[in-house]
Amino acid sequence: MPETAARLREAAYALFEQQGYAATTVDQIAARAGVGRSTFFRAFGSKEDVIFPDHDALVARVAARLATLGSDPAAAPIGATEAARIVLEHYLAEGDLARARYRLTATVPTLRDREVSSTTGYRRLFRDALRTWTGEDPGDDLRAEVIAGSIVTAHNHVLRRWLREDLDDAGARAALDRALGLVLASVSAAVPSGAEGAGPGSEGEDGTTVVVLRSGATIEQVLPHLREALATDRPHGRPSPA
Amino acid sequence: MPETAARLREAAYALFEQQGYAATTVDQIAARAGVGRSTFFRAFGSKEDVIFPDHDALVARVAARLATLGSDPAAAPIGATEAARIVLEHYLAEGDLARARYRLTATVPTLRDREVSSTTGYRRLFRDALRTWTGEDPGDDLRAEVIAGSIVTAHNHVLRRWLREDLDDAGARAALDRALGLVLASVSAAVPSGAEGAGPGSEGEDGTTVVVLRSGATIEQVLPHLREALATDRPHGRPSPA
DNA sequence: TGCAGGGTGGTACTGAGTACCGTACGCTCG
DNA sequence: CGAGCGTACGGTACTCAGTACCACCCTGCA
Repeated sequence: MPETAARLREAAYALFEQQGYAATTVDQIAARAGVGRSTFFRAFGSKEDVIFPDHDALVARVAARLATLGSDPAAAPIGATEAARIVLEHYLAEGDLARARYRLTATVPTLRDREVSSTTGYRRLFRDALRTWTGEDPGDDLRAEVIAGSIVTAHNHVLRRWLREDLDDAGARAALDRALGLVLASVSAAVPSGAEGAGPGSEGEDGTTVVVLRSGATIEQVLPHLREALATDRPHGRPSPA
Repeated sequence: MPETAARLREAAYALFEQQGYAATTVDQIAARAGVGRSTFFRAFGSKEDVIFPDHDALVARVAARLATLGSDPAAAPIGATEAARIVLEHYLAEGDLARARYRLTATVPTLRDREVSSTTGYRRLFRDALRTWTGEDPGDDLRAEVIAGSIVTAHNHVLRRWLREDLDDAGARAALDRALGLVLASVSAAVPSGAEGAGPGSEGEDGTTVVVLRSGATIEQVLPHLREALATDRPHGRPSPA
């Protein structure tokens, strides 16, 4: 946020692209930014942090969104989708900066590890938020973990395509909706199926969840498709055990 | 493999448990093992590597198993399950050593990151192997990626419970079979359904996607919620509360 | 004028990781 | 048996990230 941190970040990216990450020393970054070495480490805790600056703030925003899920089962998929979109929109807003970072993380193993490990934070976030949805106990919440992982995977899949410029902004938004729809639909087949025996705390008679991923259509446009979907009993129903 | 590497590993674990990871220097490890500092770095490339030694060999074994999948769709789930079991059995064979490592990785962030990033390797392995199963193109293989991630998640879920001694060896094997069955069953629902076009749910020309997650309710029960959802203009545009 | 606090630069230190060199041990070949 | 030879080891010296500490401004305020 301070102007000196911005200069440092700019200098760092320039040098990284020019000489590579490993070949660039903190001294060089500081010198190019016209500040002392101490100032660099005060602004960013480490050489890596200059590449992943506002990550914590983003995590906090996602957590805040997920915290509003409450215990309404129907709200979970919608909330999860919106939470994932927060992350996507963040990268879209970054634009070229995000793509420059991607070029680095795709090359340098250290940075790739750092980025990968950050996704674990999101996985945990979604898992804990979905726990109330799946109604599992902490410590044995496999389904919540799988769903959370799938959401993160779907998001990252779309994000990666955008970073590689396979997708433009609008295409990425559409792809995210579509990907999350696919994931949440396939995964929902497992949630109601009472593999556990008696379901933990009955979920109520109406377990149906309908997710509208992108509104803009009128209800008349949607209704026929919806009616068709509801008509078939268990459209994605339990297939034969593989 | 060499006897000196074993002494180094032993010394390292002893010191880590006693003083903590960060407080232990490579010099101390080498001294305790009765060798020079150079020898340590020759045996293990870094201080972290002494904790994750035969990781590469394990990855190779999993890759070898997955390579035999061929193009038979029925063989994929079986092969994937067996591949996952290879990893579990490896940890089971390690016994206390694996649990000691877990105690470290659970505590030290650096090591946790390292372990997490290693799971990405497995994700890629399974994804590539499953690509032939799902019949997707590289670069847009979302389903293969999701399934691969779910397999890894399921495995790690069971493994973690074993590491925490929630499960004994037999219990872990049974739990892995059960967890993978759950994951593969739910995921297989998505693979055959809707090859590429509409996917589950329905999609209008305007990009609106409606996903019916759990059917069983009548359309009358769903309609009010749906109408409400469609009424709000662009529900994901900007989540209201920060 | 005095003073309190935050941002800054400088110095010194620890420790991981690398490069290099000399050497001792074990081997084979003459 | 000794001469060569490759390999593993120990030691030294260096770079660089990261930490701790201190001295210095500059600004605002009493």
